[in-house]
Amino acid sequence: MEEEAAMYTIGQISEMFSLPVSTLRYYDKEGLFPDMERRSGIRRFGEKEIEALRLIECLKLSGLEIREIKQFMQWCTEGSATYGLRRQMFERRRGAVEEEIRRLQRTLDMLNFKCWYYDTAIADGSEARVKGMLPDKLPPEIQTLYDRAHGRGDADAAPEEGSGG
Amino acid sequence: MEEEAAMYTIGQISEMFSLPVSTLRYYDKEGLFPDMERRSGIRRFGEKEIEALRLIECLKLSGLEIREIKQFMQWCTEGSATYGLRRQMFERRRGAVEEEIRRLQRTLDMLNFKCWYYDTAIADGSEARVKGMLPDKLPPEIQTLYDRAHGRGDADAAPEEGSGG
DNA sequence: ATAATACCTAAAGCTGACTTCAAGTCAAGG
DNA sequence: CCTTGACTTGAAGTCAGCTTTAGGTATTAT
Repeated sequence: MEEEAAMYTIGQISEMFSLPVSTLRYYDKEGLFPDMERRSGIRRFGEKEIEALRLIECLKLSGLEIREIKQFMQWCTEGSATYGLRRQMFERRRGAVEEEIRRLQRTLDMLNFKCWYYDTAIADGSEARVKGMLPDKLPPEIQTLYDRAHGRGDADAAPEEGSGG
Repeated sequence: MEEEAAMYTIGQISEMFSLPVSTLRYYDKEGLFPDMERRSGIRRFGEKEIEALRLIECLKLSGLEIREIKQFMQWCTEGSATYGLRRQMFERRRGAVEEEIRRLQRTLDMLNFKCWYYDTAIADGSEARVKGMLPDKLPPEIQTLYDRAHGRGDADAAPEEGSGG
């Protein structure tokens, strides 16, 4: 007997994913749902498209462009011959996301430093004192944030050109 | 005696930050370097502009738009009256970046799951077996990744609508 | 049958962040 | 003086990722 799979209209999916209907149609037009079912012209979203949308969200966050996501979806229709390509793609995305997280953690160091900076300036009523602590007379914990945010936090830093002038 | 501050041309700064000259001019036009010095029409970048560029990089990464960065740079020219606004801005950015890191970590869960999925599919020569393990018969470690990537990893998850259907 | 509502398409429009272009100015060397 | 190379400007062009518009079709309720 044939399983009757749950199918949804574009409006239902729009609600489900909090995405505008126009965006879903745009994704479809860009080939992100290869051979999606239709009934008298109307799109029918099934489990396959729902999982595709979860993946699209993830791949977009990972920094992939629509046209590359389309490429991936294409590979998915080509069976076992493209397993290697697909894995490679996910590995590269993983690398990119790990890199991005590191960048964001350095960004966070900068932001935490700036929060401390303005807390101090507000307490003093002026930036004068805290400015005077730059670049290397900050409280230890803050100095660490500052150094990391300014690219001096890594162990294997590149040798700098003569700092003595 | 007057300190002679080191000054740089747009070309030197372009090298220093690996940014196209056109981008630096664009930033200037957008007001990201308020009252930058000039000598017979030619921009002179100093310590102030260099620190601004480090901050621009950080704020852009944090998701801020050029016009909001301009706003911040404007506040910086307005003295102690805007300390509060500036701190608030950094606090909000910190929140946004923390949120983004959490999102990226879930993205990483998805990517790690997918890498495992295709490793397995490649080893088997087919997706059949691994597909059969979905959605809740995966190896424990992988199940955790899968659940987190599909929004079922958090402790205080929202109560779902009747899952027994 | 008709009205309301949700669906459809193709094409044009929008936004942000640059980038390129055309035309001109400035500083240093021969 | 004249060239060379780096600087200047304003305006137009580009790109990704949607969003909007205009005109039409399908489904459901009355």
